[in-house]
Amino acid sequence: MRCDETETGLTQNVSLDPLNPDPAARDGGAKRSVASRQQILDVAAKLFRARGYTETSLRDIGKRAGLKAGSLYYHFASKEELAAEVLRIGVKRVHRAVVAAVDSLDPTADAKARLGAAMAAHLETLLDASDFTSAHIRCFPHVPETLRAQLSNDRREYEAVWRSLLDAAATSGALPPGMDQNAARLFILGALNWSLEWYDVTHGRPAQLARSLLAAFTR
Amino acid sequence: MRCDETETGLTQNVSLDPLNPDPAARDGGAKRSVASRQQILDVAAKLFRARGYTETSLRDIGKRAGLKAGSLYYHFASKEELAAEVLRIGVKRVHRAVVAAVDSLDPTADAKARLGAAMAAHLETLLDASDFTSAHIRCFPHVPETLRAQLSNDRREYEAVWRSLLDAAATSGALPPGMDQNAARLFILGALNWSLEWYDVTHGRPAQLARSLLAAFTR
DNA sequence: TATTCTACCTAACGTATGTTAGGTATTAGA
DNA sequence: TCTAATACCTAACATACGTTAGGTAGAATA
Repeated sequence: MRCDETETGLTQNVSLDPLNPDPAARDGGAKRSVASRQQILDVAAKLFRARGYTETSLRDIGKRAGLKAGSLYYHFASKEELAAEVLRIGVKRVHRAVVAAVDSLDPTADAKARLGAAMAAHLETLLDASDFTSAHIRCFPHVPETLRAQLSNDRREYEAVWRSLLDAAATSGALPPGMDQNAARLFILGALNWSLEWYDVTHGRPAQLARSLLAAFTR
Repeated sequence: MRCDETETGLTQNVSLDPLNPDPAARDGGAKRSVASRQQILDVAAKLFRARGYTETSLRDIGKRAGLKAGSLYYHFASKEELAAEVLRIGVKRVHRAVVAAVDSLDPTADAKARLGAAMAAHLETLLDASDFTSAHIRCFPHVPETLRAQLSNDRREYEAVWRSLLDAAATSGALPPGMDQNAARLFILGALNWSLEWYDVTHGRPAQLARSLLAAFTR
């Protein structure tokens, strides 16, 4: 199982145009502004996760990042492009976490174990590890359509991981009777993603919840 | 299983104050404005469902309802109160649909059958029957906190239905091994509610999808 | 017929938003 | 040391929003 792409895209995406005004894309990211840019991304992810896309203003983000709203335009061309970066990082991160979790299993692990590892990694990333991933899950439906279109490739690639996992589970007869892999995938990811609406520490650790969900969708 | 309350609250909520300027609450709703008010609610539910709360302006709602934005204030005190009515209707409607579906079963029906009927009714209401319910599900996390507090009672009452269904399922040993009823309830409703993000007619009818989910969560 | 009420409309207010133009202190390089 | 680029800031612009004050045609009432 593979997930080669880097999160920021800097290494494979060095500017082909020497006049490109994007400071972070010019010299591999050695400039001071990279820290500021990262701070902006972190703050934006946190606020997008907590409040939503439309409910978060650039002034909010700027204030928490120690900048004025207008200064954000030194690092990003628009609110939409800032959100694009946040949401893109979010899907890359959960993608890589899930692939890593599955790949770290014993090579003899069966389809059920692999599915369980994927569930746990997705939930862990969503709830604990990454504001970027939770921001993606929460904000995607509310973001401008042009941005959604931009993200569709990354989302499809992540979706392919789940298609493969559920294909294997179906082939090995591990899914509940009468449940096709499409429905299983949509319901599993729905059950996991919706946890953003209710999860708190009283519900136990994500890994434990994932085990419980695995019990439902495999036999 | 009971669900006594009416959707609009008009019958139990006749104005106690004769000076109350709300035209619909004065004489049981026989005025012409009731149709207009209902039209506003219908349009608002549709737009809240399709775009979200913050992304829907009063001018949008007014335009589609054949009114100017300011005229909405003849019927509702604020955008928040309009949303309150829409979301309140939404939860009442799915509550009643689920209770009706469960009650319409043969009295000898077991816990699994009752749970399946509830799933089907919830999904059918969410996806097909009511823009109010889907508006509630989509908008609740983005609505002002005061409004969320207002709705918490209705939501708890609906939640109680599911608690009862899952308590019966757990008692009869129908849940997957190692899955407590709390997790089951949260995951089931999550899987169902998230379908708003992906459902279209190519996925078959809601009742069929509900059967498939029931297969996962019961044995 | 005169009056009052209903169900709107017009027009504006204040605020918040994303965004931009132009300026500036600090740093890096020649 | 002079120059130029960096990483911001200030101030404003245009637009959109929820909301309100005041007006008005038509229906209902007396």
